[in-house]
Amino acid sequence: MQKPSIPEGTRDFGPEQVRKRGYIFDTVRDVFAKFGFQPLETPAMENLSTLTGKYGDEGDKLLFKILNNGDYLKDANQEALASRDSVRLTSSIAKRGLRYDLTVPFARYVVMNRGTLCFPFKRYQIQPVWRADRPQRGRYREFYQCDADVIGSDSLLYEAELTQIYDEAFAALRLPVTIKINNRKVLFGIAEAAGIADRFMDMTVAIDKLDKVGIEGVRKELTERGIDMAAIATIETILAAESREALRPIFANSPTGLLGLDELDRVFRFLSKVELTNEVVFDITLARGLSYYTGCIFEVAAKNVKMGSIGGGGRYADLTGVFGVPGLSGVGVSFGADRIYDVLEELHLFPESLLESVKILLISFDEPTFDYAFECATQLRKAGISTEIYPDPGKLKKQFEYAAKRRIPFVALAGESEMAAGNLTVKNQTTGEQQVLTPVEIAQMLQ
RNA sequence: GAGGUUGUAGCUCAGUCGGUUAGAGCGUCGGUUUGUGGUACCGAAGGUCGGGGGUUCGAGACCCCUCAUCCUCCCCA
Repeated sequence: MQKPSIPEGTRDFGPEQVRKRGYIFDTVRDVFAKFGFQPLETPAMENLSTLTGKYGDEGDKLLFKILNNGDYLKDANQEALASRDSVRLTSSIAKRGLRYDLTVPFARYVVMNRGTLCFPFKRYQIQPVWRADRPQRGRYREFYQCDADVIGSDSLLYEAELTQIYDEAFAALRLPVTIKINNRKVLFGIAEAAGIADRFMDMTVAIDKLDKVGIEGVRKELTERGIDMAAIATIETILAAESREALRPIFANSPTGLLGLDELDRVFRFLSKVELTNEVVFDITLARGLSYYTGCIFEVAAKNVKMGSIGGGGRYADLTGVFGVPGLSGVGVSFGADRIYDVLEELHLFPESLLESVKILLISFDEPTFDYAFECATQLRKAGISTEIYPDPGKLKKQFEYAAKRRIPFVALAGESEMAAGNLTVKNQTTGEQQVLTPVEIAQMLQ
């Protein structure tokens, strides 16, 4: 006998967890649908060529590859095999891999179906993704993403809509959050103002860590990345800017930076017209790692909880370009369902009703009343009431304990007298109150 | 990929300086006499001490290897 186990970084979801996760997915899905996004599902596995090179060198390492079937060594790159070059060998023994995110498969889908799709195309997708990362708190090797993207329009209307989606979804989950917005063009403006436009990526990676390592840490990071003192001083001044207006003079010689500010102003103008439940702020330190973002970027942080971001997204000017279709601009957001779960759990924000599985348990005493209970259960179920019968008549203690453990709110006793009269004794497990009713009356009461 | 942590009953964990038959709480099962649960009392089952090797008269404890786990960094949701 072997001890069973599941792979590192994966999880089973028990009944209660599935219900709670479903609550998150349903809530998010409803909001997506309300804004006109359409559902899409893509395969768990993609051709490796679709995935590689889209997430940087680090990303390629984190891809799960699927070994070819059959005699895969026969077709292996013999040279790479002989020289033990794993990286080069991979492509010859694995032609498929597990999806790493939902955005790249979406781009692939759009390219393959560009002839039949109606643009702008708004889709949402709720599916698991896999990453061969080292698991740790809030990070798993299999986790779900809930993405909404619109492709084929560069209207800033969508940035505003996606912000509203975040706001509405978290409001529906009753989870207070801060929605942070920035623009990559503004970040580029900083680089230009500091005279280090060529070091844009290094700069953003460093700035992104501000809330985590503080201004000292950012200074250290920038220094380590070889950025000179004068540039660092300029960057620090800009990061301390009070408002977008204050940035305009600083960006006087950066058309890109000014354009970024214009875009943000437009988005906030849209948002000023709607009532928002959550705080939406411009955060110049927000950078986000993914290199393909080109315009507005978003990130959501839960208030009152120590947890990484629970959502993020942004605009990418040309996502389908790598698949041969340039010029399609897209913008999207993602909800980190697993982290949202942990936060809701920590703050006790899941509705009580999710714990309730079955409405009523039927209890009997002997074979004849067991049969009677079976008939009653059928009637209750016909009326749409979720009903269970305890499988062994007799011992009431056991049967009541079962109801308590399963958190079944009502118990109905099918005894000899009840059977004779065609009714049941119903007990409310919370109040202890009992009454004698017919199955039809019970169904009405529980409806 | 780098560094660290922890593996003892179904779960959470004790286990002294290496010393006899391996401990608790919770949970599970049975009972406290026959139509009423969450409480109380009584009792029972349940362990190859992650696995392998070594040191020793003797190893759950010490050493080596290995597997798993969780955490930190990198990166990310």
